[in-house]
Order: sequence, then structure tokens, then C-alpha cells
Amino acid sequence: MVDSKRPTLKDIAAALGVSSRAVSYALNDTGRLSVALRQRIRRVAAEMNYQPNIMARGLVQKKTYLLGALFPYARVSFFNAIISGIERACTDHGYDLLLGNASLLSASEEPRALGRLVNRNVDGILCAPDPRAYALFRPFTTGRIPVVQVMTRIHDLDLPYVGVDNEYGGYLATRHLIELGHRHIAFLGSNRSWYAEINDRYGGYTRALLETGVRIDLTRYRITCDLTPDGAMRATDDLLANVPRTTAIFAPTDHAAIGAIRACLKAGRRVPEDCSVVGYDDLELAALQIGYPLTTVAQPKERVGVLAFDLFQSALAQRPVESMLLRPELVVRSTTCPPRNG
Amino acid sequence: MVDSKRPTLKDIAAALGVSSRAVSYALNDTGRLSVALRQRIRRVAAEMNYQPNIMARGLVQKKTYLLGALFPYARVSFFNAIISGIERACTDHGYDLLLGNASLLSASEEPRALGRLVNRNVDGILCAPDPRAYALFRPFTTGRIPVVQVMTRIHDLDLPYVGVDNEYGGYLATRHLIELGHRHIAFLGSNRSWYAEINDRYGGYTRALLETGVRIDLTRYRITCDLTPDGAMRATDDLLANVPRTTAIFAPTDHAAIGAIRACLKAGRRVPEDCSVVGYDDLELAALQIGYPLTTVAQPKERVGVLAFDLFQSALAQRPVESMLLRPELVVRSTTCPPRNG
DNA sequence: CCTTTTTGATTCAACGATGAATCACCAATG
DNA sequence: CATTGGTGATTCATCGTTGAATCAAAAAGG
Repeated sequence: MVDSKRPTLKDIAAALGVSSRAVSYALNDTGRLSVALRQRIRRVAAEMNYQPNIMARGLVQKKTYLLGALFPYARVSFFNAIISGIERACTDHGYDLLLGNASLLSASEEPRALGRLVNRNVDGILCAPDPRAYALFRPFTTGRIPVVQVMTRIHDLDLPYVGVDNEYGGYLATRHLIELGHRHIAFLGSNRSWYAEINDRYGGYTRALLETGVRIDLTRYRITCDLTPDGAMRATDDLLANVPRTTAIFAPTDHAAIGAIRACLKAGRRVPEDCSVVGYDDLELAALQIGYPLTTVAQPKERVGVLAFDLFQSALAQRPVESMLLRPELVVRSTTCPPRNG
Repeated sequence: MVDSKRPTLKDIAAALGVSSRAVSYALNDTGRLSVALRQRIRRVAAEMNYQPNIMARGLVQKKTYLLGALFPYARVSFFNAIISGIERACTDHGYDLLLGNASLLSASEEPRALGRLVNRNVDGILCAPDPRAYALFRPFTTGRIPVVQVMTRIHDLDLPYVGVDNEYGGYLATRHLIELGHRHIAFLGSNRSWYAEINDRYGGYTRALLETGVRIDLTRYRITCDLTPDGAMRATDDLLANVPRTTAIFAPTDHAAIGAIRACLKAGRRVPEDCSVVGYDDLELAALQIGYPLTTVAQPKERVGVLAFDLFQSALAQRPVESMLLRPELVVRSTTCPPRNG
């Protein structure tokens, strides 16, 4: 069974003494052919292990059955599950996924990565665009390549979007802390103002406070930093020194939560007894923390991926496309408990 | 600047009043053309924002400039860095990466995923094949599609391979424990005998023992289990109960190390004071453990990805291809220290 | 001055598939 | 019997690009 070359329609046609067009008809179940011939062709095609050349087909149909994925490399651990959801949907619908991850600095790499995808004539693009890349994606609002925004949305850009309600997630996390009895809850904001997700989570935080009548001096309890483990740790160092009454911290990122917890321990505070911490994202490392499995907000990532593909298909078929906002869930583990003198 | 359609060679030719073949020559810097015309064509092509249609080119050149990646979905967090290394090499050489990850059970999904890649006429495949998939990859040893094995190698299969020396990694980890003074070092093996990597790490473990003259009753200190956090935890439960003299554990996987440490803590043993643990892989969650940053063996993953691409290119160019074995490194963090009465 | 070579460009075919049109044949119709 | 209609298949053009061959004109050679 050494197939030295992949058979083409012509090869099959020659083997049977019919026209290659007939073979095409038979295999696609189109055109007008006698059942007998149709079956004969199919049998031989199967015997010869024929597989269509997708490129040739794409050339004439002007479709590639390729879907481009454009996600920031810096956050792979987060987008993994989403990409795998997308991929599953792809295989189920005859599509293949082209990886165009923007390495490193997304704002500068995205143009090139995007160009490569367009170059390949992808039928659509799923992406988590950098908020600053408005100009880059603007042409696609009118263009012929459907683009779906996933998890991250550029404000004012008229492109469909599938995401998870960050405001509600922030609300869930904060509400959880309040219900445990906390009244001094800090929020770790990002020092990059354009991260809308973080701002939305902050919105949920303030709403929870408002709804429950918990009054907090935000100028002291809302601090900003790099949302990396180290950045959050340094910010929390300061927080605990300046605002020692803090009994709980809402870190809108698991990485930040790790930094916050480290700062607490360093300051001699036990977690969660002396200080509760809630994270966000439910990365693998949240559940697999040894001493401190993280209480965090989980997002239905796989489902987001699948829905993003659905939206792409609708857009491709010119059907009306509506953005979707899914609900996150609170996952309570071991980094939260009632305050000591609550 | 609304490009309603992407320009083709013909469009540029028409705009200039020359043949489309001349345009092709000019843009590829081939053929014989006057410098003047060449420049004129290039300028207009740039103005019209021309980008070649890779599919059409591929059709005639019988190349797709597509590279298939086939990695088990179950271990994404591990293969992330490798894939990103591959991708970087791809972009640097005009290739694009097609994701063909085998979802879930690799042994059953691989055939389909592999078929899709072949179907797409990928120019090559980089994969971490399931050891049981010998028959599946056998045809590629003679075939025209270069396949490079990455991190995982199927024994007796004549396909190039880039990986990291697992035997040496196991040796490094064990040697580290011995040098700290440990004499009762357990090894957590896999209950799936076909995982060659784990067996190799075990080989390094025994070599270190032999070299240093440390005699250990392997029937008691070598236990086997599912190398998941829970599996390793249960196995370690038993180990600590049956062989209480154990002062160190070499878990050939970070996930297993987490389970082992959990079991230690559950049994009232402090880590590392009462029991040291070494992991393997240096996943993100190893460094980002809050209380117990893992001592573990790190592999040069990005580099493996880049080298895998290089091997693919050599194979494609019919150059001789030699497999490569890189060296892992020990990363000492907080889960190892000398035994108490060492 | 005529022949050969070189230069600069063009034309034609092909890659492997599909869209559109066509054609031969046979049956049914008036 | 000539006309119409449907059936089952074929032929031709095309997608956008490159390989191979060709061609006209200018340059070089004897």
C-alpha cells in the first residue's frame, strides 16, 4: 500500500474510463449520474484511498475551510481551553485551525500575524484583540472576512463577540466576601487602563458594595499594579502596610491572587484566616495549588470557543449575528473564610 | 482604501499594460526583466497592496507552506512552550502552523487528526506520537511527508526526533537528593508501561543510586500509579504508611509531585523538612506554587520546538537528518532540603 | 553584412478541483 | 415522422500562480 502519489480525480477517471467530472459528481453527490456509475466510482475512489485536494477546491470555490486563530501568546495558559473548544467545533464542521498567535507584544505583532491569516485566505478569524488595535480591525467591520472577538472586545468596534460577563464575575467574587462577613475588601486594579475586563470586574466589585451598603474608601482600598505575581505582591505589601484593617482582597486574576497571598504570608498573615483572597480565571494552577487551592471565578472557556465558531458560521452564511455574554461561576476553595472578628 | 477584492497578478498586469508573467517574475525576483520594469511593477504592486495567493502557488508548486502539529490535547500545558517555539520558527520561514491536536484519548483520535493534516497536503508534521501508534506512523518512514517526533519517540520507528534526555533528568533529580544526604528515596512510576519517558527517568534514578552506592530496596521504594495529582497522592499515602523511613520522593511529573506533597502534608509530614520532593517538567504551576515552589527538572521547550522545525526543513530538503537529544536542567526551589537526621 | 548570442518580454500549459454549458441518446408527445 | 423533454454523461473554461517554451529585438561575433 505504498501510495507514491495521492490520486486525483483524473486518476480515478482514467482507471474507470470515465470523465473526471463524473467522478467529481459522484463523490460530491451532485450532478446527474446513474446510481450504478455513482457506486462504481465511489468504490474505486475508496479503494484508491482518494482524498480531495482542499487547495484546488478552495481555489475555485474561493473558500479555504481554514479558520484563523489570533490570541496573545502571553496568555496561552488562559486561552488553551478556548482554543481547544474552537478546535473541536472546527473538526466537527470540516474546518481546520490555523494558528496565528501573536508572539510577545501583541500590539506590535498583531498586524503581521493578521496579515498572514488574510494572506492564507482564511474563511474567518477568531481573536482576542488588543484593545489598542482598533485601527487594525476596523476594515473588517465592512470586509468580507468574518471576524469574531473572543473574551476580549474592542469598544465601539462593530464585530460580533463572545465573552463572559466580567462585571457579574466581579460581583460574584465580592458578594462572596461580603457574605462571609468581610467589610474591608481591597481591589487590585491594573495599571493599564485599557484592560476593559479588569475594569468591568471592578464595576462588579463596586456594585456589590453598593447593593449591600458596605462603604469602603476606594482611594485606599483600590490599588493598581502590574497584574503579575510579582507586581501584585509588591502592591499588596504596600496595601497591608498602609491599610492594615484589610481582611480580604479581590485579585481579578489568578496570577495576581498568587502574588497577593505571598505578600500576606510574608507579612505574617495567614490565608485565609487573617486575610481572604479571591482570584479570577480558574487556571489549572488555581486548583493545583498545594497549600492554598484558590477560591476564584471560573469561566466556561470551552463553551466560549464553541460558540465563537457558531458565530463565525452564522456570519459566513450572512445570517444575523448577535454577540453573546456568558455567566461565570464562583468556585470556592481554600483561600476564603469569615474574618476573625467578623 | 476599501479593497473589495484582493488584487491578483492579472490585475497588476492590466494596470501596467504588461503580461502577468512579468509581474510574477518581478515580485519573485526571478526571470529576466529590465531593472526599470521590475521596479515599476514592484511599486504598483505595493500600491495595490498585492499579496500572493498561497493556495494557487501551492497548487502548482506542490507545496503548501503549511506545517501540521499533532500534540495530545491532554497535555497542553506542557506542550504550550514547544508549540510556541515551533510557531516562531514557522513565521520566520514563511510557514504557517496547522493545529491538529488530538482531543482526549490520543490513541483513538490520532488517526483522524493525522488524516486531516495529510488531507491538507501539509509539507510536514511535527508530533508527539502516542507510543502505541506505531502502525499509524509506519507509512511515513518511507513516505514523502517528513515527520519529526518531538519530546516523545516511538521505539523502533525510523523517524527523526528532538527531545530531552530523560535518563539524565532523572539522574540529576536523584543525584540532587542524594547529595542533600537522602538515602531513602522513593520513585513514583507510571502504571502505564508504555510511557518511555517515565521509564527513562527511572533509569536515571537507578543509575544515580548505583553510582553513589546508595542501596535501595526497589520493590518497596519504586511504586506505580496514575501520574495525576490524585493518583500520586493515593500512592504516596500507601508509601508513607508502608515505608515510613522514606525521606524523599522523586515524582517524574510536576502533577505527581503535587499529589505526593499533598499526601505528605496529610500524613503530618512537613515538606521539605520531613520529606523532600522533586518534580519534573517545570510547568508554570511549579514556579507559581504559593507555599511550595517546586524543585523540579526543567526542559528547554522553546528550543526543542525551534530545533524540530529545523529538522523538518532538513528532511524536506532531502538533507541528512540526525535526531537530537538536549539536556535538561535541575531547578532547585523549596521542596527539597537535607533530611532531618542526615 | 549575415549569423549567432543575449536580453527582455510574452504565450501556453499545467496544478486539481468545480461551474456552466453542451451533447448524445432515448422516450414521450402531437 | 418531426418535435419536445428528460436523462446521463461529457467538454470547456476558470480559479491564481509558476514551469517551460517561444519570440522579437538588440548586441556581439566573424
